[in-house]
This record gives sequence, structure tokens and C-alpha cells, in this order.
Amino acid sequence: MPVTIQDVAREAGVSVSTVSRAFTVPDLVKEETRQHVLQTAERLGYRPNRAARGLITGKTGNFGVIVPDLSNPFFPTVLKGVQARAREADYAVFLADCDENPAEEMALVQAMAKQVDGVILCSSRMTPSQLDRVVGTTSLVFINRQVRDSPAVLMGPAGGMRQAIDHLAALGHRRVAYLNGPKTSWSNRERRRGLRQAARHDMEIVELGPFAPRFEAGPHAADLVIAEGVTAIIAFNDLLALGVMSRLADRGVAVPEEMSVVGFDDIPMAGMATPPLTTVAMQNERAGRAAVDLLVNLLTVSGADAGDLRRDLECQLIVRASTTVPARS
Amino acid sequence: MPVTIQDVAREAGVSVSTVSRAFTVPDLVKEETRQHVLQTAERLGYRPNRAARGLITGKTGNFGVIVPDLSNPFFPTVLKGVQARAREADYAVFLADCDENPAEEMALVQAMAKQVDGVILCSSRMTPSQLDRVVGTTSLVFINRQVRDSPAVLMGPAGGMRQAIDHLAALGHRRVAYLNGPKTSWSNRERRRGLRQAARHDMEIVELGPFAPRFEAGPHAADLVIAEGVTAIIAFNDLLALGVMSRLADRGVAVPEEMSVVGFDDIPMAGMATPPLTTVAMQNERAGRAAVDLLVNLLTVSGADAGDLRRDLECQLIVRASTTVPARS
DNA sequence: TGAAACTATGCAAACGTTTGCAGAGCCGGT
DNA sequence: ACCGGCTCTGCAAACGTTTGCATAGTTTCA
Repeated sequence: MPVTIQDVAREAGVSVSTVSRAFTVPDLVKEETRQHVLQTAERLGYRPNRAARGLITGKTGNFGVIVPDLSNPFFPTVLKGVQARAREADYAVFLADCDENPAEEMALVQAMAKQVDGVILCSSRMTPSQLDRVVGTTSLVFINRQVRDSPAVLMGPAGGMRQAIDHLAALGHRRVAYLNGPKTSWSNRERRRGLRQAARHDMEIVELGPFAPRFEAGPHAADLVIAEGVTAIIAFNDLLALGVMSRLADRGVAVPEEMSVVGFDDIPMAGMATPPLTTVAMQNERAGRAAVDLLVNLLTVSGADAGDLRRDLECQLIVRASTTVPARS
Repeated sequence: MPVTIQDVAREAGVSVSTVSRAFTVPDLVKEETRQHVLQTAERLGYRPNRAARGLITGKTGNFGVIVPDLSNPFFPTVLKGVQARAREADYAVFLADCDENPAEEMALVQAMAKQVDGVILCSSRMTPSQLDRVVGTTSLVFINRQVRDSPAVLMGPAGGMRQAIDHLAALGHRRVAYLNGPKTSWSNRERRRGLRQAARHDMEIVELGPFAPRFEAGPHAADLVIAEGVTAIIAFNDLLALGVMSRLADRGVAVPEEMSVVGFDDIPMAGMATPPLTTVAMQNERAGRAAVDLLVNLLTVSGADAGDLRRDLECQLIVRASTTVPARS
């Protein structure tokens, strides 16, 4: 039923080699025959079998993406970038969601390894020892995780954190809470690092947490924050920030009048919240695309091209309505 | 470098056939040798090459999922279900996002066809004629779209719509607006159908739209609604509902006191909005799983098992804080 | 004791490609 | 007239599996 290269060859009156070459190395076959072959192929609806091709070339034309949790709105956006760029580069993408489970993530990489030319690990939750076991099984590119000299695209939050701090300082805040994310998270470590770098003598930072990076953790965080007597909050991510705002509303603390709130990620709902959330936007989609670029680069240039193994993407503070000058005490 | 079945055979001192059988038809090989083979395979880190296997069996062990837009939070949740169930059934999933573009969607199906055993089309945007061209190229399962007698899992909104109407009626609303989604959308047609079925003599329905199923379309819709003088709104989906609420807030119309709002989908941010949105919850994740079940069923049982080609999932009204009794006029 | 029936294994062909090698035809230079 | 080189094409081997057929060994039963 499926039409193979043989069918095309027979129909076109040439050998299979010629058909194959007409597709893969066009300049090796006479223009005239080539056109003929292409037309017959088109007419028969021929599509090369990538599996068979992969068998001999050793390349599959696929790669994998593993994300910790599809229901975290951060990931679909980077996935979208990965997906788009992959299609442009004529790759197909395998998707897997490891449910925030490092062991599962490792298993997935191993399962994928044979079917793909490389894997993009998005905010990988694996431990270093788990990573050691998978590095080398296939080409890996990381997003938002730095592991030795593996290629990675990083959305370093330091710049965004500085902008957030400066923004709050300019508004007049002098005592600000930072709500930590998961303590094993690379992102949280980087955000804290950014926080320390941005430290100012005229502002006191109160660290709270760690909290799960989810809406549900917000209320607990909010209660702790209120007790601290700060005038502004920087949350590890938007989900947490939104959870906090929800609880603040319940407790009658007006945002932004009595409490300014800043998030991280600029997930779609950040702009839809009431009040719309001031947040640090990551270039997720571009990160996805960049990861693909890194990967294809890694696969095509053979040698140790120590060049651009790493891509750093700036982030950007987006000021919306959840921040303003602190209330007079 | 990669370890093949040959390596295992040599190392274990048996033929490749035996190794192959030890994995695929365990009862054809003596338990003792089988254990031996399995251990050597494990020791060498052997993983069967699915492409090679697929070449001969005609099955790839993969399937594809195509969604219209990953940044619509509705889809990642069903994707999550697909993904999880697929892994349980030992399938790998290809993901593609067609950017709401029907032509692109068709091209994607065709491109995938050779690499997968079947494709799940989520809220397909294809025209009937486009569908005709792809039906038959590979096994298809639809989610939220009914096309002839193709297998499909449908989240029929009729029940949810009735619940929504009854809920609003019970609160005392007598004039309610329905905000249409895209008019080519199966979901919108079904929701309207549910609306008519749920019609009551004591309630007047005002239809508006169509609107894009996005937050950005909300403000426009909200302005129209206000002019209509209704006391409650049922929106095509949550995104639209949230956009409406945002605008209502801007225009000083209090939700729910002056205007009740009901959405559809129960996307994550519905529960996080202020006020939390009353909405009709779909069983997205279950829908994803069901689609996979349908597909594997379709692939394993050969004959025309006219049995369960269709799966209907009930939906459920979730009452939150965006609906209440109408203000006294 | 011998045939029949199993059981466990190996051999080799097949799946749909790509690609090294070789041959055929042609052109230009001597 | 011959040779070297170039251009185009075909043959056949390979990729890593699965599987029909054959074979050798073992058991069962009359």
C-alpha cells in the first residue's frame, strides 16, 4: 500500500539509486532525469521512509524534548519555539513530560536515545549523578540548566532581577521579600544570585521559603509575607506570585496599594490577572528556537567547535499594575 | 558505538534470532537461555532499534499529536494525558503545533504519516476537503471534532451548558448573553446546540460574536455585552471570559455583583482569576488518554470492530465566585 | 523401538533506504 | 586513433531488526 522508492524507480524507468540521489544529492543526477523522477514521485505520492533512511545514515531526523510538567504554563511556550524551529530545520520532535520526576526523566532520555539525534532537556530535574549516566548516550542540549560544558541556553535572570530591584527601589520600597522556589532548582539559585548582585544599601531583603513553584503555595507564602511587614514581594515565579495575590485579596491587603508584587516568567495569565502582574519576561520561545539551533549545530559540525555552545538570553522587566509606590505607613 | 542485537548475540553465544525472540516472543525461547540473553543485553546496555524493527514489522511504535496552538492553555492539559497514556502503552509521541493553520496541519499529518502508526488530531481546524485528503494516509483519531465515522473522543458540552443555564436560572438571571467562538469550530457549534437544547421559557438568550477564543477578544465582547443590558454572560471559553472580566473591571462593572460570568474549559488560570471563574470543566487529560486508547485499539484489533469508535466525556459545571444572583435593577 | 509431535534454536530473506564501486558513454587533447 | 578524465547511472552491500522455514534434540505414545 505505501509507495516506496522501488515503485518510483520502476514507474520512472530508472534504478532506485537514481531516485534516491534525485532527492538527496541532486547534482549527481542529470537535470532532465531528475525532474522526471521528481514528477513521478510526486504523482505517486511518494514520501521517503525516514526510518529506513535513518537505519543506514545513522541519523533519524528526529529529536526529543523533555519537560518537567506540561501543566506548568512556562513550558508550552518554550515548546512552541522548539517545535517551530525544528520544523524549519526539517526535524520532527518527540515530546515527553516526566512529571517532575528525575528518575522518570532519566529513563525517558535513555528510551529516546535510539530514536533521536539529540535531546533537549528543559529545566532538567536530574541529579548530577543521573546526568552523568545519560550524558554521552545521545547529544544533549539544556535549557535553563548549566551542566559542565554541555551546550545550553540560559535565561539568566540576573539582569531582570536587577531591573526588578531598581524598579521597586525607585518606587520607594525599602523592605522587600523574596519568595524562594525549589532549592534544588538552577533557576532559583540564579535568581538568588541575581538578587545578591543587585543588592543595594538602601534596601533590605527578606528571604522566605522555599515554596513549590505553584499557585497553591501562594497562600502560605502570603501569610508569611504579611507577618514580615514588607511593602513589596518578588516571587520565584508568576504562579507563586498569583497565588500570593489571591491570598492577599482574601485577607484584604490591596495590591498594589498596600503590597507590590513582582513575578518571574511572564506566563500568559500574568497579563490577565487583576491587577495585571509586573513580572520579568523570559524569551521562552526564542530559547526554544535557540536550543534547536544549538542542537543542529552540534550535529552538523562534527569537530569540537568550542564556539557557541552556550546561549544567554536577556530577560526584561515588564511593569504592569501590581507594583506602585508603597503606602505611607 | 551503539550496541546492536548482534553484539548481544555474540556475547551471549546465541544467534540473533534467539535474542530477538527473547524480547518479543519470550515463550518461544527456553527460560534459561532467555534469562541469560536478557542479562547480557542489560549488561551491554542494549536497547532495540525501533526504526529497524519498524522497518520490518510495519509498526513504528510512535504516534503523532497535532494541536492548533500550544500557547492556548487548553491543549497542554490534553497533551499531558496523551503523553502519559502513550508511555504506559509503550508508544512515543511526536508533537506538532500547526499555529491554527489548516494547510499546515494537513502538511504535518502527511509528513508524519510514514513515521507513526497513527495521529491524534486535537480540535482539528482542517476543512472537510482537506480532511478527505488525509483520511486514509494513516490512522486518525480526533479529539473534539466529529468527522463521518472516524474514531473520536468528544467532550460534548451539552450537559455542561445545561448545568450552566440552570445554574444561572436558579440564581434568578432572566437575560443572558452567549459569546460565540470561531464559527467554524466544532466546539462552538456544539455549545450553541447545547444552548438551544437547554433553552427555557423563562430565560432570554442574546447571542453575540463570533469572537476569537482569546483573552484579547474579551474587551470588545465586554463592551457589546454591556450595551445589551444582560445580567449574565456565558463565554465560548475561559480565555474569552477572562478578557471580558478584565474589561468589565476597567469599566467599573463589578463581577459577580453586577454581571455574572461563566466560561468553558476550566483552564488553570480560571481558578486563579479574581474573582475565580465559574466554568464548565472538560476532562482534558482523560480525553487525551481516551484518544490514545482508541488509537491503540484501532491498531491492535484488526477487523472492523465497529464497537467503541467514539468516546463521549461528560463535562461538569464548576461554580466559583464569578456568578451570583443578579443585582436588583 | 520407532514414528509422531513438540521444543528450542539457527539460517537467511526481507523491510526501504543510502552509498562505494564500477561501467558506459562522451568530450577534448595529443 | 588513443587515452585520460568527466558525467551519469546501475549493481549490490549494508544498516538492525523480525520471522518463515528448516533442523536437531527431546518427549510421548502405541
